[in-house]
Amino acid sequence: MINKDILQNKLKDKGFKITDQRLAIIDVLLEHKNHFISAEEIYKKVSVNLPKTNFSTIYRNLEIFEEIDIIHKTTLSGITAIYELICNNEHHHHIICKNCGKTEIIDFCPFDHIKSQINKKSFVLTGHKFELYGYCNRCLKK
Amino acid sequence: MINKDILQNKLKDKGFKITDQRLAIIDVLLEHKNHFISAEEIYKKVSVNLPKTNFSTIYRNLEIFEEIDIIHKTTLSGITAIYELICNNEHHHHIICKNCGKTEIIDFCPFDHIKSQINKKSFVLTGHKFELYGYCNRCLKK
DNA sequence: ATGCATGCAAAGCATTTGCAATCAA
DNA sequence: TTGATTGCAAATGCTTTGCATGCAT
Repeated sequence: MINKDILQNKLKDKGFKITDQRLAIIDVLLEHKNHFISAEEIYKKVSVNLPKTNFSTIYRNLEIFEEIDIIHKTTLSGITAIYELICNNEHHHHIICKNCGKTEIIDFCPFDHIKSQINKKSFVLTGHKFELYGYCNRCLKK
Repeated sequence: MINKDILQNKLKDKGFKITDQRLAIIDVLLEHKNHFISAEEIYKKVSVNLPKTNFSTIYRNLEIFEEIDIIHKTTLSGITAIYELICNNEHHHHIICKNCGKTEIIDFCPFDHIKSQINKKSFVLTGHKFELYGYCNRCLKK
């Protein structure tokens, strides 16, 4: 089960320093486990305890966190990039409401089904994205 | 088989006017069937024959084309949005090289496999994205 | 003590918007 | 003719960068 110590060690192991800002960002990510969160939301939450924190610090660290596989970044049309903690053994994909952004988790992974077919092709695979778009019940009622 | 007339009619049917710029964009999209292309690439290609064309015209029309299902827009981290013509009966997904952007088509669609499972959930599905990331042989050799 | 990390301010870049002129129907 | 479409220029908004200061190790 993922926790603060594991993530902190991941940083140390890769030679990054442990700073208040990084710990605060990790806290926010842990709070939002299994949910997408934008850089701005992280910025606001971190700012509650560390008011001087700058947006560039958030972005710089999110970039590092992505590099060392702490988080996964997703970009969608017309929406700010969103991030989520990578939880080992908790691999999953999403259904995303195009109107309100509500997400549900789907544990089916198409990658398992396709892996063998792809290996014939001249690509080394490092990642994949499977996202379903639509509207949730609440948005349909409006 | 998709062609210029079909797309032109699609515009007319939805009440949009046929302009030189729109036809030029359609030409470019047809030339790039089954390949992603960015707004800038479209802009440059359209500008060859219509030098006065403005970037905003490209963006405005790509937005319209997306609305009426002529193209599909894809957004990836750190890369400009990319577009491709929607070819009926030629539904497919991609493998994308994270280094050079080279794409290969995969005709496997995970959606077919998952559809029945999702309907239980409180979502109306309107679209999906399945993308594999990795490196192509040429980029690995470097 | 050393150099990585941060805050700050400014820049960058893709994309969007307001408005007047132009053009398709 | 008339409203949709375009070109132009300026604005927007997210994200990145340079640089001096501060802090973890």
